[in-house]
This record gives sequence, C-alpha cells and structure tokens, in this order.
Amino acid sequence: MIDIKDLRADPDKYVRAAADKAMAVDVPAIVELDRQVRDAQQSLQDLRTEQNAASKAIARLQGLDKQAAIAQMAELKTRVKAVSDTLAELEPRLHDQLLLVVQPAAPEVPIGKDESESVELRSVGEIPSFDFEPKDHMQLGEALGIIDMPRGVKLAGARNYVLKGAGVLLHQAVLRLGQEMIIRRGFTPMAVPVLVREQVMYGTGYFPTGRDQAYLAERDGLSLVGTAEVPLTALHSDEILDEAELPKKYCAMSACFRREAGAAGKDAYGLYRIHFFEKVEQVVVCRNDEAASVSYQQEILANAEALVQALNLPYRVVNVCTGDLGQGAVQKFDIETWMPSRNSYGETHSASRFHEFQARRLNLRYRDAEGKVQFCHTLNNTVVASPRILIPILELHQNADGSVTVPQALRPYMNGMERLTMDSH
RNA sequence: GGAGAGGUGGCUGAGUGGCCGAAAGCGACGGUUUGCUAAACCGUUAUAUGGGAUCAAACCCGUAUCGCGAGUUCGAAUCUCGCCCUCUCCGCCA
Repeated sequence: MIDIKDLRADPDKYVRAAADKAMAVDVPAIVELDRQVRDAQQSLQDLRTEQNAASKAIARLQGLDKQAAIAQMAELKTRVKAVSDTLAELEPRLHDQLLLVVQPAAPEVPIGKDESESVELRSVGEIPSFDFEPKDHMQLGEALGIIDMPRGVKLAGARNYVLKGAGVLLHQAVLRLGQEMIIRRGFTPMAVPVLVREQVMYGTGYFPTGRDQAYLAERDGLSLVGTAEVPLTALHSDEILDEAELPKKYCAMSACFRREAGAAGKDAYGLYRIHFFEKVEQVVVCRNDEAASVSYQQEILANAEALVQALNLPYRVVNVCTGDLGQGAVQKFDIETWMPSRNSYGETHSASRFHEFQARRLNLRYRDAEGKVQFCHTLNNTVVASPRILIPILELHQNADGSVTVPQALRPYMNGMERLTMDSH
C-alpha cells in the first residue's frame, strides 16, 4: 500500500512506477474515485455535525417542544442515510484499487522489461570446467538413490519429488547450516504458522495480485505461505513498537508452497521449480529511514553471500530491473548460483527492501524518539532454500565416478560424511 | 465436536439509551519537594481523519472509533441480529 496523500500530490509518479514495472493500474481513475470518496466524507461529516448538535438540543427539551424537534430530524436522517450508502459503496472500491497501486522502484534500479535487462553487479568464484562428462542433478540424484521424482509425482502430481537417505541429510544439512549462520549473525529464530489468514497475505503484498500462486484452504479462509517472509513480516502487524527495539531481525525455517500457476512448461525439469520446498528466511523490520533500509539490504545480502561462499559455489549478484521487481519492492538484489545443467546462473536468493509498502498494509508501526507514530520499513532475503540449492551442490561437487563431495561446511551436519556414493544411503 | 462465559484506552477494570472518548486504579512521561534515591503531591497520558492557525509545531473546531458488520432510535459502549475471536469445562487427539 502506498500513501494516498502522495498519490494525490504526484499521481504521475505512480503512473510511471506501474509502467516501469509493466503493471496495469489506472491511476487517474483511482484519483477520481478518491475525490468522490472525500467529497462524500465531507458532506457526511457536515450532516453528522448537524445531527449531533440537534440531538444534544433534544436531550434538554421536554414535551411538545421535544416532539416537534424530533419530527424535524426525519429529513436530516434520510440525507445521512443516502450519503453513507454512497460512501459504503465507494470506499471498498477505492480500497481495492489502492491495493493494486505500484510502489515506485528506487532510482538506482535499472529500467527494463524482464530479467535480461537486470544488471550484474559482481560475480564471485570460478565457473568450473570438468575433465569428464558431467551429469545433471537428476542423473546424479537418481544414480545415488537420493532423489525419486516419479514417486513424488505419483503422490502429489507434477513438480513434486521425494528425497531419500543421504539426500535428506544433505537437504537438512544446508538448512541447518543456514539457520546457524543467520542466528550467529544476530537474527532471532522463530517458528511461525505457514497456514495464515488472508489478511496476512494481503498485508505482505502477495494478495490480491499473486492470489493464484497460493494454495488456499478455502473452507477455513487460510492460505499456505510461499515463504516465511509472510508470517515473519506480519508478526508485529497492528502493533506500535518502540524505536528502541528496532531493528527486529528474525529468521525462520519453514515449509514453502507455491502453485507456480502460469509457469506451465517452464523449468519443468528436476528440482528447480517445485510446489513444495523448505527455506530459511531472514526478515528485518527497521525504522522509517531510507539509509537504514539500504544498509540492512546490504547486510542481508552479505549474509546470504556468506552462505553461498561457505558451500563453495560460484555465483553472481544482480541488481534486478524494474520489470522483474514485484509490486511492492523498492529494490531487489538476486543471488544467482551457477548451475551447470542450465549452463547459466539460476536464482537462489532474493533480497528485497519495501520501504513502507508492507508496513502500511500490515499497520506495522513504531513510536519514534519524538513520540510520533511512523510506519516501519521491511526487508527480507533468503538464507537458503532447498532442494533448489542442491542443484549446484550436486552438479558442481560431482566427481568422475558419479560420487559427490560434501562441502566441508555441511559435514558437521551429516555425521562427518565426506562423499555421497552409491551406497551412502 | 458438545456446554458455558466473555471481548471497553499501554494494562486492570467501571459503565444497561443523552451529562461518556469513556470513572477509578496501575504503568509511563513532565513538574514540585529532597544531599541522592524512594515516598508524597500536582499535571499530562489513544488513534485516524476533515477544517482553521502556523515557516513548522504547539494550539483551536469538527467527525469517526468501546472485537467486526448490519439494524432499532432524534440520539447507541449501552438495545436487536449476524459474524469473528478469546477463555473455562467435557470429549477426541499428535
């Protein structure tokens, strides 16, 4: 949600924001609707003032005078009803429209229509070349007996998988490594609901626009989250925090569910784009300050880079262009990790800052040093998401004999296991 | 799932049709007193929004908000209906 006052003051800014992000929002229509709502509010307020004054007078009258005064109120009452009916129709419409308005991207975000126009900031680590014919993660996983795709599909349909034996250990090892690293860096671990109220989905900006990406438990009015960002960011919704307790730094390991509607046929192979996965997520809630947001975004980006480096994986950092930014993000840095089977970098992390966008929708505020209540800023980034991260781990650390070397950093979480081999499960 | 109780300001809690944006207490903040602290005393202490004033605030006037929504009424925290949520007991259960 953006600030309606700002929309009134500078509608063109929001027209441009929508164009840059290639989203359809009829800003002039919203401005006009807002004007109608405000007119109606003003007349309703005037009528109420009149009505309240008259009621107070009536309270002091007696007998015939009182009866006469009450009789005179009938007409006023009709007018109040008419105006409030109009308002009751207009206000929800305005509210629905405001949920669609696009948060402008920061000036340092490249303008572009899709990921091809995002800008690489740096690349870290060497892209290896193999002196044997490398296998992809599915070939490796099936041969090692740690990934079973057909049975995943049997149980739950396309884009589902089963991990087995050492595959499970590897999967859990990256998550545990991620969780420990992020806790060491000052984030408080949380265990949060992954089936949440719709309000929480709207509040974090995933609804209404991304509604068809979510699994719904309609009977109960709940939605499965696609990321722990949702419950973590909404944790303090409808609260007024003290500035002294900011920033809030939280992390959570959670199950993540994504319908991948509209992605039919895209990334259909392997563990890349799947309906269910697990992820350690980091969320920051900070004071309303651009510089603070920018610096926390660097911090959460660095946290994720440290993890990818610990796994010995080559990656690059991308300044995501406007066309690939979500509705609410001000700026987003993706970490893309090298995936030999794709012969390209694939997104494994996504660090976004939102300014007030989510905080306004969530009514997430704090009281500043002067006692003024302000909306917080929110940010989030992946720490690690698995099994997607298993793609580069398996493919980059494979050996000529089909075994896979376990990165040093994961061994403590795998009973010291150094290699995945045919009989390691 | 069955039965019952209840949702009022930062918290506790009073308030069954107008004098109620709401008693009282606690907490917090400011002040007086004091060698310092404590105590005592005095004062302040919700949010949103429209308008006025202002360089901007302070400030002034209005409107809305006592779980949410609808209704009755000239007038609703208070009466009616629907919904949501919480708690207690019983049942079931990881």
